[in-house]
Amino acid sequence: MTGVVIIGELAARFGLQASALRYYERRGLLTPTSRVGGRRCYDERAVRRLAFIRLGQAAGLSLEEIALLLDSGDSARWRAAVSRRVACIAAEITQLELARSLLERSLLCPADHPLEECPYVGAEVSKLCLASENRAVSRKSPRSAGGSR
Amino acid sequence: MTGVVIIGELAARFGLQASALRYYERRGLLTPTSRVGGRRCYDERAVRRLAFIRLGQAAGLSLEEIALLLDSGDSARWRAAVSRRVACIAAEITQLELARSLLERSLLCPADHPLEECPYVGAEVSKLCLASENRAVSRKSPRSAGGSR
DNA sequence: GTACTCGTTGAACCCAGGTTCAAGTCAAGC
DNA sequence: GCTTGACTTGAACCTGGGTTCAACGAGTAC
Repeated sequence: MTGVVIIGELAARFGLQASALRYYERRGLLTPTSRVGGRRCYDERAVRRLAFIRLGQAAGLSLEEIALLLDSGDSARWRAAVSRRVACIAAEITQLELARSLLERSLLCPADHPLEECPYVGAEVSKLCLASENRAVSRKSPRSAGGSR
Repeated sequence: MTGVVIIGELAARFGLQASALRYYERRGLLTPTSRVGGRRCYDERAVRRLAFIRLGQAAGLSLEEIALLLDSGDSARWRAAVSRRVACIAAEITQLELARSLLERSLLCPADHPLEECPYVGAEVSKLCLASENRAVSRKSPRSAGGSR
């Protein structure tokens, strides 16, 4: 059996520094099971808890949200947090795919200077500028969004 | 014609605070075209530059990398940065999809406590724990990774 | 018994991308 | 001439997720 483990070893197992585990403890996520001569000892349950924390981090949850999943008896609360994150992930993926296509096109363009010479990037920049002008116009006269020119 | 624009207006157009533009200036990304009575004025070229900065940020580039794209005559250098980012985006998307499936499954599970009661989450946690034990073992005896038990 | 490694603590520091603050300046409207 | 609102500056502060530091303690190897 694996038994009980000390801070440096547990940290190393998960590719962390011991200081990170102390930080989790400060944040209330991972309390040592016991102390031996003042040193933190962690049992198997604590190891699983840490694995769960790492899983949550990999899923993009904040330590605060992970704490909610770990300790809140309030299922509705963590479910809300997780649902938010799922929605957020969908948006992030869309955004990343857009970003990737922009970056790949700028790589394909033989120009030295993407802003001034790449037509695709230039077009996207122009789009953004136009949108910004509309914001400027509607800021000055909230009704009747007729453009200048 | 849109003409020249002052800091607060330019910031508002792009949904930023004026302080953000001053920050970009400190970082060498966006210098005002001129000053009138000490105040920063930006012309159309500067506006396009800002639009490009926002585009770069949306693509997940750091301000430092964006500066490279804006001003480096060294095409190889910015291409390297952009390629790194493209590779990174692919990895991020994969990771996000994994995360999404984990989170969705934990939502489907009727349990109050994901770590202890959701079988799918429990299985992932066990996987991670096993992997961590192997790291622990190979740390103690670099050769011959025979597990305990 | 002492050298060495790993642990302990609280406090301070790191990064990016800004924001906030205090004190002062400038132009317009009344 | 005075108020008002948007601007100017440098310096300090913020968030999240930790790391680093100094000074000290505990257990083991020789």
